[in-house]
Amino acid sequence: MIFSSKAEYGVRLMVELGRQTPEQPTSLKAIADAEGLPLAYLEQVVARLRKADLVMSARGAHGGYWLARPADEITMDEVVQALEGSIAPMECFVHDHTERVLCSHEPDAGRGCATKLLWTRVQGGIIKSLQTTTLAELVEFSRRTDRAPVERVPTVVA
Amino acid sequence: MIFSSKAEYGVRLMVELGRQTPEQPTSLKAIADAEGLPLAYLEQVVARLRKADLVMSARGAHGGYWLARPADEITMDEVVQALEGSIAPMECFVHDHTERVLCSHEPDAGRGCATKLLWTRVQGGIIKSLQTTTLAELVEFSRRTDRAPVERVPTVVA
DNA sequence: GAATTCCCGACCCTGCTGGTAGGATATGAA
DNA sequence: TTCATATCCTACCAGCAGGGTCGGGAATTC
Repeated sequence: MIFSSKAEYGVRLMVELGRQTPEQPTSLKAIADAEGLPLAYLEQVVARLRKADLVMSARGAHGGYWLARPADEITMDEVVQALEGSIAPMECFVHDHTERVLCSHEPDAGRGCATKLLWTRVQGGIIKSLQTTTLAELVEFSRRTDRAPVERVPTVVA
Repeated sequence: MIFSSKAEYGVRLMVELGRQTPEQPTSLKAIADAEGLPLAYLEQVVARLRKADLVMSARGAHGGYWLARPADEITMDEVVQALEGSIAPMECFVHDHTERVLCSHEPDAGRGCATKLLWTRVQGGIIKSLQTTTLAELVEFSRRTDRAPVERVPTVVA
């Protein structure tokens, strides 16, 4: 049970954008360099954020991305939702029809199996923790830990 | 972001065991038939539960499995933990050394990156929701919905 | 028109998930 | 003592999604 790297990279991208002044756009390349992430892959990630209207973009020279809204009006459940496609602890939560994991022994109706009760609670726990965290909090946190004396070494781990 | 099928199958297995009287063991085959799951695969699943001392077993004819403790003393975080290995929303949470997803630009110390703050909260949300659910609850839920024809659709929405 | 940058689709590879196969060991019943 | 029932254990495998690359097209600015 693990979020994909799209979530990690996407959140970092959003934090990075949150640190910039919204007036001038930030290029993906700058972010890729700062975070040590592959540019081509970031393009795919940011596309999801754009489609979800979380960021806006401008093409051409001096183009780039910026937040579509102030960071304190962006809750992280929107972000993660956009990046992951859905926030579901189990396969049968994302699409009721394309159930591949057997959803208990009642396949006919939408009657809840015992496990569904559990996964629903888990889903609730995840969503709540995401909803109560704003991008602005993460940006603020990022700013605080940034000026600590350890030097920035963008290490690329295999 | 999804739990593996081991979690689903394992939880169902536990619920099934919880419905039995603990006196006589239940064979895997009976559970596999009742739930429509592959026996050989269930063996792998139940092995994890056994190693975590959540179930006990007896070999030979009329052997099988039973809960190591009363269902109301088993919280679901133990179960899921045993099945999934760890309850972590991000790769770098499970093993600090085997980071494959870049854990931000501070690899040296355990300083929290901005994303780590987020994933820590999410992890907390997941664990809390699992801790506050006991196996007995699921068993009870299972018993209730079992004898109801097709009436109740328990929508416990997030 | 050249540099920059977003945009888009196709492709590729590796590892893991989900599952199978086959046997060894223990136990009770006939 | 032999058979049927089970748990136990290890190895193996196929599909596929995750993570990433590549190449090119379309805006925009200088």
